[in-house]
Amino acid sequence: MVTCQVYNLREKTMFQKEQQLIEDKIKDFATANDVALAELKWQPIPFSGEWGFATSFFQTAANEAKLGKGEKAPVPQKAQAIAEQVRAQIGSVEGISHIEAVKGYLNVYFKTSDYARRVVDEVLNAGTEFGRGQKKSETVMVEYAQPNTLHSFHIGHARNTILGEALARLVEFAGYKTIRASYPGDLGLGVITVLWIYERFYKGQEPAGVHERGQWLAKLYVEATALLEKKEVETAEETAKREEYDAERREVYHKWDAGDADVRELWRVTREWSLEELREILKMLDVKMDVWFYESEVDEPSKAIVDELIAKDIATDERPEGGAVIVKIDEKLGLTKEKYRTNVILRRDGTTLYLTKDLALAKEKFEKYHVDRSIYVVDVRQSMHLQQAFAILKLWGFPQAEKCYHLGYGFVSLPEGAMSARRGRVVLFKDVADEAVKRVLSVEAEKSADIPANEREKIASQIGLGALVYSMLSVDNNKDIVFDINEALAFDGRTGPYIQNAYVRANSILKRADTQTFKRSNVQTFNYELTKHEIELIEQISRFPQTVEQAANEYRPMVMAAYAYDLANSFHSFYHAVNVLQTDNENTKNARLRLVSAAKQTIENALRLLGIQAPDVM
RNA sequence: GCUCUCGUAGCUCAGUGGAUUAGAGCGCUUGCUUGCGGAGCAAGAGGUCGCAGGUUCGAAUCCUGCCGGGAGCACCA
Repeated sequence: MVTCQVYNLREKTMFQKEQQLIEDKIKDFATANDVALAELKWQPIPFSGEWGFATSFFQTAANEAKLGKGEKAPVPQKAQAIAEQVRAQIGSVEGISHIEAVKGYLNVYFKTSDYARRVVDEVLNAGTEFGRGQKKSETVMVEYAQPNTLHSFHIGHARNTILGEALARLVEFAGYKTIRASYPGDLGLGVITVLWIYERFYKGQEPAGVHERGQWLAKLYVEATALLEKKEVETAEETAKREEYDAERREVYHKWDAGDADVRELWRVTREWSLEELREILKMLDVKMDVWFYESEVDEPSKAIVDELIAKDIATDERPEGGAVIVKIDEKLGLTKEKYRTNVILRRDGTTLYLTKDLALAKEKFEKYHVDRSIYVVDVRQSMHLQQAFAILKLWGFPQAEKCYHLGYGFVSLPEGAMSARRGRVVLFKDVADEAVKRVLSVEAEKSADIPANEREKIASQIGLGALVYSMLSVDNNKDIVFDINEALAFDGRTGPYIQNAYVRANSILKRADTQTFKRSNVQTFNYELTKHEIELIEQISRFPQTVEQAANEYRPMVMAAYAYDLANSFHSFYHAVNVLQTDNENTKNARLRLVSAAKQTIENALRLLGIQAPDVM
């Protein structure tokens, strides 16, 4: 496998020996001079225009000061003095170009040409695998895309799905076995409400297109809510009508519950209409689910769990007193301060709740899919609910409960307030995606006359969705988003298209170059004075593997989104300052072409992890 | 009442103990076309990092309190 050849550029291999050697020399120095040396932490050198590793002596100087040793001087000065002494002690080291003591830091510099060549070679050898983490033993499940059926997919669902998919890609690329799971809500009063109005007023009137039909169902829901909701002022006649409708709806619910064949069939068919639309949208976002869980499929199993929890004295059955089945979570955990509180796991009428079903779902994840770590990408407002679920799983005895993690993200609202499916106050993802394509096409009409008409639509979709996806991923998880279509579909500055454009430019250079020459060129490259733009670009490229690791470990796609921009930014600057194809020296030109190729590859890998396509032209 | 979360430039956001002047985008100002794609590049203006204490050699970053915004807290999902 390719993965085992990939290593972290920063931390390991090539310069590990040198680092160890210098570390030993520092320790020898400390012992010989009786210096209270603090732990050595190495980091890359910032602002230098060269590469290497550095460590500071602030903590050591502080230790010395506390012991009252040496001259009385501010810590930074003492640190600088120690750094200078250490530097004098070390002398020269094989493979290291020079060592400096600056502002309390010891800076150890690599030979520029060696380092540059190594980074570029590594990227070109690994290709699409560049940055992949070492294979891990844990299996991770990421659960996202949990819209309710018979509603339509809006931009809030889009944030959830985009975030979940990026996270899944990151975790997978970091080396974990990753399972993607969707959990549509296909049960409950909302679903029944649509069944009722469909049968009552609209049977057989559904439009043909997949999206049209999905959106039509959402409109029925709005209309039904208006018919069924008590108004502030209503006549006796209106009240009677409303109560009649509500009785009919209850009847539909009863029939569904009792397993009435007609109602079940209607439920099955309409549910499928919604799922068809969902699958279309996931396809647009290039999401391939591994597992589909449905609320309706965990409903029955969850009832058995209630009995088990009562038997184990985790749950309290208050039904004999006319109550529900509850779990006094804090009490059972022995907590004195209220934290998880008490919640209901079975209604007094014996029907299950959201929490009950999540318990059954978790059991399924653990036992059937052998999940070690379970990530729930769910709106932050459900934080309490999920903490309760995890706490009950722990009481129940699942060790995996410790590795359940709620990735709560801020909700998406509109300038006029929260979205509401009931009132139809939503911005549909499909509408935004269509608008995105429209806007890109109009830009292309003036800027990209050379692109054939039959390719434009596809590229427009890649760029339009790239803009939307990037706008969702470039803010951190916990931030709320007030959706503004002009911001979401901006093409200038810190946006998806900006990054895609860097990729297109790199591609354009490579297309024009005689690609055979640079691929055949020998490894004696970068033996010339690199410009600061080349140095900065190589620096950014080299950071990709550690960025993958950080973004995956912290469950933060934003980290990768920020990186992708910084990388593209470095490339744009390089592109402007260095004309690759007009480079006179053949060797330098080949080196630069290899660098362009490495940059293109790294941008491609970064965009891929974000779920954004990289078009060859735009 | 309890819990969570946020408060950094006009706006939207990064940075969450250690290095040059706290960064970026948008907006504003100014440059860049006989040069690999201008969806770009270069530069300028713009900041008491909510307030007050504390810990530390060192705090936007950690702790405490306060102020201000948002969210959640028993039979919805």
